Amino acid sequence: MPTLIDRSKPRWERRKDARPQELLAAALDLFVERGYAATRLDEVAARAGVSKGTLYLYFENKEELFKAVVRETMVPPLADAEELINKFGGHSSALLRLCIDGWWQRIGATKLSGISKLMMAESGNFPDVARFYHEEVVSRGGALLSRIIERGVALGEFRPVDSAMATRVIIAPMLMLTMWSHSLHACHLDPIDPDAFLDCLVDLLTRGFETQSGHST
Amino acid sequence: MPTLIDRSKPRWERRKDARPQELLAAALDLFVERGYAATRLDEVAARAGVSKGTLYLYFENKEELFKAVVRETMVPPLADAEELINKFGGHSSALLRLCIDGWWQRIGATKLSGISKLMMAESGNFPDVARFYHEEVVSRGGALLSRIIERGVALGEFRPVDSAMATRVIIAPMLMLTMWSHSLHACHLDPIDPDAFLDCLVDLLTRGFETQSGHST
DNA sequence: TATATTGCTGACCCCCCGGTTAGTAACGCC
DNA sequence: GGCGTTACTAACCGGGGGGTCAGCAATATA
Repeated sequence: MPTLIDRSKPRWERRKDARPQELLAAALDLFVERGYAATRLDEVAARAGVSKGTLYLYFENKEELFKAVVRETMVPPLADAEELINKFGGHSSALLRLCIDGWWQRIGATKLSGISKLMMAESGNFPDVARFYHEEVVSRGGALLSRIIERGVALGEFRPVDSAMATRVIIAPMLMLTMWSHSLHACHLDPIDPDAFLDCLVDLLTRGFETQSGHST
Repeated sequence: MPTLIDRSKPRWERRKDARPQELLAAALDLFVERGYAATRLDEVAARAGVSKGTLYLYFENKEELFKAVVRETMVPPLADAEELINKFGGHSSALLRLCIDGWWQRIGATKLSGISKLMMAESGNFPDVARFYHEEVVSRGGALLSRIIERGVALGEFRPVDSAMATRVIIAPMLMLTMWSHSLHACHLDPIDPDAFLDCLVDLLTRGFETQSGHST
């Protein structure tokens, strides 16, 4: 049977403005699935329905593609949280819960959490990418939490704690939760219930920070 | 300046029985430093002072080399812990502390913790290796902890808890600690004090498990 | 010193993948 | 329909790395 060519539709289309988003979406999927080093640009392009050459029309190289993914997906939630902190009027405990819940809904519970895992796993092998991620995400996220703690202390809602240390204490379980779902789950261990885990965490933090408690560090 | 060849010593030596250990040591270092995929067998051989061809005289391929590293380093501590549990006569809290401290001294505080990190990071890309590691390390380690919990419950020293769940609760912070030291530390965040962290963890667990406590899960 | 054995080397194969480019085909415009 | 512009493709390049092997040189033996 000879191959019949369907000439009713062009073999490909020119869609200059749609390509970047489609490529970024494909790249996010594959980076999360495979990690940074193991992601093949051929495959990213194929999943976006174009050839590898086209990918290079829109992104300089692999590193810039990854940076674009991070800027497009991880940074906006951080910006929103920063704005929230500036405008928020209530108790700092409520603000903390709002931010942690927001992180869970927009990052932790989505494929975006795979980016955190990827960075923890591969930052050592790609120092440039690591530096970018640290500046764009880690330090901003840390600063964000520190500001909440300091706000609480300043308003007399939190005990006076070392905000840098407290920030680490908050972040560790959140990261653990993402590692758990991405790696251990893949290891055939059924995961803990994330919602219960987060509830427990927030309760713990609230009690630990609130002024009336006499508990020390 | 012409290269002078020192004929007083042979260019290389035949050391059939020393090679495997030296290769395993070099492989462990590089797997921990770079991860599984990024470790080059050329480099492993070079660090062991031989050529790549020699490596293949002693190990079938990269995967078998990695398995040998795991068998040589991670499995013996597990076996020792299993023996300890069988012979131990005291309170289950003491046994738990003994095992966690032993893990910290023999794995957590050493480069071996890098193997855990490596598996969490790359198990998704190497299912065969992941299966091996799960059988040889994860499930054995889990069973070990479960046995301690169940022993405590059976002797009336621990409240009756779901040992599978409790096992996960114990392992999570331990893994987090290794991830923290291997990745976040590399990200230029100064690490928490691991000893303080572990003390805190063990205290928490002891109080949480002990019979007299009225606290629920 | 002569010979046999074998641990070891280094050059080689081949595929993979990031990145490049000459050329082609889709589309806007007339 | 014809023409120019340009988004897109397919073939290509070069380096890297897992794995192989013919041959060499270090030792054992005599």
